[in-house]
Amino acid sequence: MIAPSLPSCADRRPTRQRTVVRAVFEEIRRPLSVFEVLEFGRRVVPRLGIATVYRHVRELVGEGQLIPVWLPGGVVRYELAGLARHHHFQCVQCHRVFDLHGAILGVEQLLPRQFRLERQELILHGHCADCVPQD
Amino acid sequence: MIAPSLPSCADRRPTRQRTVVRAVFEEIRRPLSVFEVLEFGRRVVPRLGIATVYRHVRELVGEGQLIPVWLPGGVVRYELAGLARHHHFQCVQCHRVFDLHGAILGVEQLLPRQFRLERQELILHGHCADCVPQD
DNA sequence: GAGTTAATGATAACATACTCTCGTTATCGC
DNA sequence: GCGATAACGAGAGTATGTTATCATTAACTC
Repeated sequence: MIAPSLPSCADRRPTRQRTVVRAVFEEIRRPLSVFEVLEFGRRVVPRLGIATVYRHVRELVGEGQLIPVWLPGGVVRYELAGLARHHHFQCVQCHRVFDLHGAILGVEQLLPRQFRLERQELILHGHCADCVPQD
Repeated sequence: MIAPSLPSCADRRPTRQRTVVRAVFEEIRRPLSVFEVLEFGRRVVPRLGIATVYRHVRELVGEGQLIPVWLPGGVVRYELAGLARHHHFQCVQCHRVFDLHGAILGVEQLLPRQFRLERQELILHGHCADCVPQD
């Protein structure tokens, strides 16, 4: 028996739902929770179900197209894989999470003797441009 | 009716359990989950119950003696209030969390225009001294 | 187009962390 | 000590986020 020629994307049918879930991340370009994906996705597919969003997000993570982003005290969010190394900002008012680009200094000096650094994660909190109080 | 004179510590009886929960934080000196507190506490009070730990941790947080520490992807931990500003290191192997002392530079530069920074949080991941692979 | 079958989505089930209940135990004031 | 009552702790209950079920819908093959 010869293997079937090029199983296209693991034999998945390219449904509107699957396309929309991926498109939401492409368009919004910040880490999104499953409920945020549902909310944006329903603007295109109004009857989109939460189970379908969970299903596709799980698959996209499994395929390495999405990366989970855990922020303190909140639900898991997801963002497109392959972005340059970056940090995150969470608004204390609207709770949206934004990407921050750039590097910080002095991290190595914090490390106790014998400890080995493998990953660093900086999370800033405050008011985003939409929520910052006006004077 | 005259108010009772000086309700000592909100009329709470100083039981062994309450004493032990606080003492664990004093002794271990790193952020602890409720289960870690239970584990250490049972070395002193073997029949210590999880409900009692939750109860006292909740009260100590309410009194401002403990501060919750949320690290990505994990359970809530708690640490003594009043420590100098610091960051955290989590071991990818034993999952223990340690305090890091010192400051980092360049955080302000990451912030997009109009965003207002109110709190920063740096979490380092890697192997702690006990878990780092030997050559 | 018609039949086949994967995908959907409403809802039930599950997992986990946490809180409540209530009979028992320990501490208090006297 | 002794009675009153706060605290304990085993286990039930709750809340929330995620997965499984299954009848229905939609995409594919021919």
